Formats: sequence, structure tokens, C-alpha cells
Amino acid sequence: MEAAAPAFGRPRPVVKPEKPAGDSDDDRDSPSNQHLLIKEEQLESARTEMGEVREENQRLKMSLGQIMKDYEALKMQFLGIVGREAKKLPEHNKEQQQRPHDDQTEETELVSLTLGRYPMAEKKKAVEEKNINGGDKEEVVKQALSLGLNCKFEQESTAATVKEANSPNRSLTISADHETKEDAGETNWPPSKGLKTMRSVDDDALPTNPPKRARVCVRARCETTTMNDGCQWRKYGQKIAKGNPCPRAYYRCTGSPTCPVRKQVQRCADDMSILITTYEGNHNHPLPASATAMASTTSAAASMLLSGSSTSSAPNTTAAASSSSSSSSHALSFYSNSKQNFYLPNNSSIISSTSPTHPTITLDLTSNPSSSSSNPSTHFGKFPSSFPNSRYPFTSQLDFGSSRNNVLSWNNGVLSYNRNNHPTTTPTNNIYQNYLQHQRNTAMSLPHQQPPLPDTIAAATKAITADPSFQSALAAALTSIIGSGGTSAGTVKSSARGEQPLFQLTSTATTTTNKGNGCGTSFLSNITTATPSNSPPTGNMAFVPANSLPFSNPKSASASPGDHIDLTN
DNA sequence: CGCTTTTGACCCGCGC
DNA sequence: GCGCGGGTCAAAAGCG
Ligand SMILES: [Zn+2]
Repeated sequence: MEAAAPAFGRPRPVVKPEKPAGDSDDDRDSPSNQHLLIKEEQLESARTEMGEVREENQRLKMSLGQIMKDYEALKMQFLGIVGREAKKLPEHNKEQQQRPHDDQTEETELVSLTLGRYPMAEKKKAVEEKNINGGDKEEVVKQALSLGLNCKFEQESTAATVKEANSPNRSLTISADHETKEDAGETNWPPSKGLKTMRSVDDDALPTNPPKRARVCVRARCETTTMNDGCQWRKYGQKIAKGNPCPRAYYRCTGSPTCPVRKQVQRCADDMSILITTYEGNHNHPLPASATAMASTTSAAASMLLSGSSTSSAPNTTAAASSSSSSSSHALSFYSNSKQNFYLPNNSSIISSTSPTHPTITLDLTSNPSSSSSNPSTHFGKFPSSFPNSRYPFTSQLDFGSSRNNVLSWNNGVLSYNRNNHPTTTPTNNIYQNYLQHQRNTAMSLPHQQPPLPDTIAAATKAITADPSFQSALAAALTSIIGSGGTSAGTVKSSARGEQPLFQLTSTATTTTNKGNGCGTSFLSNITTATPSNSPPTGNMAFVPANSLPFSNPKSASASPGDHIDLTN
């Protein structure tokens, strides 16, 4: 995206490429030379731009190359270590291990992520450039890191079981992009639209009507009142929308007193099991690791939306970052290297509609839960990469932990959705408990960063975690992973009875977009909008999520009344 | 005691 | 201008 960003991001006096018409015009000797001159100028500038872009591309390519090298090297190291570890560890209860999967996954992931670390420096650069070129608002907080790393998760030890079902490699592409310029856009929200009366009176007396905030709507099956997305929400209102027996609830983020983020939750009238959550705005404060996934997703979506793209993708759309040979797509090449494709959950789809009111993008993850056995790949549609006019790729990683019956998980880069309507199996609680227990006990002994790890890993981890940017990225990545991990834990339950190891690893997905111009990027985390340096703990925080995991949070503010929703059913 | 939820009132944009 | 519907406020109640 870097490449593209500059080119398209900044509405410079660039001539729109599609207007080669200019040439024809020239021929036409229409009116005055002025016209010609102007055209020429435009051409000139365009060329210049092109040149710049190319240069940048080159640079980025090189960076990428190096990154990849590093990555490979580290990967090897990692594998070696892991292998050793695996041997060392007498196999704990296999069962437990499986569950802890999540844990392990996390850990694994962490390490994996480590591999991607180098990029940071480079990426930063990229980011900077981006900012320069594309940052609409200079406010771009530096914390906005854009980094892309590609990791593969090899769950050697743990995954042994899983392996069968899943190929050993999972790759996770992460790209944190803070800059979500959209922020700017969204940030506007504060100008409380209406209430000028007594409410926000002075501030911006004239809110210059901000561009409407983008909204991201997520549809997912969920039993609980609200999806546990890791954020803290306070309910501030409830209304019964006409045409839907179910009340719509309004929540506000309490992460920060000034956080503009809001969400409204409502059940689908047609299918009560579907929960429709609409997010609006970007967080202006650090988020718990567990919350970054959703946040990044929404912001990414918002970005995409705002960038002006209308999309509606069908499940089977192939996004694939087909290698657009153009030099302008490093991102793509990056991905292609890793030969990764991103998938959305089964028939999940993304639809962005710019309604008069608010531009809204909808992620529909509700599609049929159908059998998730056998070939996952068959059930999944590749992520639609086609965002017509968008220059921002869109990411989708969601963890809806709260649901007991649903499971979203990523396997091998594929997101699988599992729905278990028959809670006949072991109660979630047990699993949860086990999970926790396991966490405490087993987790420690696992190849974590904490305990007896080979220095290598420890060192690597340290080093990595030291880098703030990385932290953010990591946090995001882990978040998503973990978040889903929680989910997966839930899944475990379902798996308990099944043979399908689908749930094992969950990670986030990112998508790449490479439209005609091919600048694909996945960006997944734009972690916080506003806290650059605060994130230090993030790296570590990533592991905290245990608490914030989707598992039912008894206390979670928003989740309390639980089933309360008695829908008319 | 602090925080969240509940809930009716209020505000505002929009269509008629 | 009026009514409707969506969204928000804020007082009161509930909870740990
Ligand atoms: Zn927030």
C-alpha cells in the first residue's frame, strides 16, 4: 500500500490516469495552448509522481527482501528451538495440551511474530512516508505504526494433533497501520451532531459538519447480548427500532472518558441468533490486547470505506493477491511470497454501502454454519480483495468470544466458523475452567517467554518486545489471535466431540487488496489511535488477555444481563 | 462509594 | 409546520 498510498492518497495535482483523454484533447487542438500547457504540466507532475513511487517501491522491495531473509533465518532458529522444546517437554496430558492450545498458540505466535520484527524499522520508514504522502491529517500519531509482518506458526509440539488436519504452517500477516487517516475523519465525531443546545455548546460551535463517520457493522451469530470484543462499554441508551421487536442498545466505550467510540447492538429481526453490532469511531486510547482486534478491524474497515470504496463481495470472490506484477505492489509480493491467501469465514461477506446517513460497511459472518468438517477450504471463500476504488485493504478479524455456541477461528489462514447449537457437550464452564487452570499450570511450563526458555527465545522476545512499534503490532496480532484463541477454546468444546480439529489455532486474518493498481496491504492493526508510547506494556499485555478473553466475562459491563434479551422468542 | 444499567425525556433530521 | 424515528441525555435505580 505504501506505493499506492502516495500515489493516490494525496490528491496532488496529479492527473487522473484514466484521463489519457488529455492526449486526445491535445490533438483536438481545442481552444488555446493553455490547455495544452496545462495538460503537459499535469503529465509532468504525473510522471514525476510515478518516478517517486517507483523509487519508493524499489526501496520497499529491498526492505522486504531483507525482511524476508531475516525472517527465514529467525524462523529456522525458532523451529530448531521449538523442536528442542518439544522433545524436552514430556508430553503433558495431551488433552490439556490441546486445550491450552490457545496458550500455546499464543506463545507460538509470539515467537513467530518475533520473526517479523526486523521489519519494524523499515516499516516505520514506510509509515513515515505514508504519512507524508497520504496522511490527510498530519496529526498522524506516530504511534500509528504500519508494519507488516508475516509469520508462520508452526505448532510443532502442540499442534501435533492438529497438524493432521491443518497444515503445519499458518501464516499470519499483520500489518499495523496506525495512520488510519480515517481517524481524522472519524475523530470528528465529537462535534456532537445535534445537541448544540446545552450539550457541547462552545467547543466547535460550528462543527463544520464533519464528514459522516464511517460505521462498521458486524453480523455474527451470538447468543449473548453483546459480543465481547474486549472493550469496556457502558450502555447509554436503548430504543426499540421500528420493524424489529428487539430493542437496540447503545453503548459507549469507557476505555477513556473521551473515547468517541460507540456501538449499537441489535438482534436481527429475521434471525434472532444473529447479533448485529455496529461500531462507530476510533478509540483514542490504548486498548487491551484483547480489544485491538475488533478495533483494528473496524478502523480498517472504516478506512476502507472512507477511502471511498463501495464493495460487495460474494463469498467466493477471490481476492488473492494475485501478483500484480506492477512494481507498485510490494505488499503483494510480500504476500505472494508467503503464498498466503486470506480467507473470510464461510460465506462471509463484506458489503459496504454508503447510505445517505453514514457510510457503512458490513461484515457478515453469519452465513451458514454448515458442516465445517472435512475441507475447510471448500467452504471458505477467499477474502474479497476487490475493493474497487479503495486503496486500503480491508481486514477482518473478529473474535466474538462471548458466544458459546459459535466459534470463529482461523486455521491455516482460513477462518472457520463453527456453530454448535447443541450445547449437549461439556459445558463451557468446564472448558473454561480447564482452560484457566491449564493456563496457570501448564502454560507456565510451555515454551513461553517467562519460564525456562532457551535464552534464544527469551532474548529474541525481549528484543522484540522492546520495540514499541513492534509491540503495537504484536499486540494487535496477538490480540486477534488470542481473541480468537479464546474463541477457539470455546471451540474446543465442540471439538471435544468432534474429530475436526478445526479450531485449534485461531489467528486473525487480514486481507489484501490489490485493486487494479495493486497495492495490497493488509492492515490489521492500527492499534490505538492515539497512544504511541503508551504501548510499552502492550507486548506483554498481549498475554493478559486471558482475562479479557471472550469467555464469558461475568462482569463485563456490557455483558451482564446476558440472556436478558429475551427476545420475543 | 463508584460505576453501570434502566428508562423516560429531549433533541434533531427528515419526509410529508 | 408536524409527526416520526433514531439517537442521546441524565436522573434514578441497581450492584458489588
Ligand atoms: Zn475506546
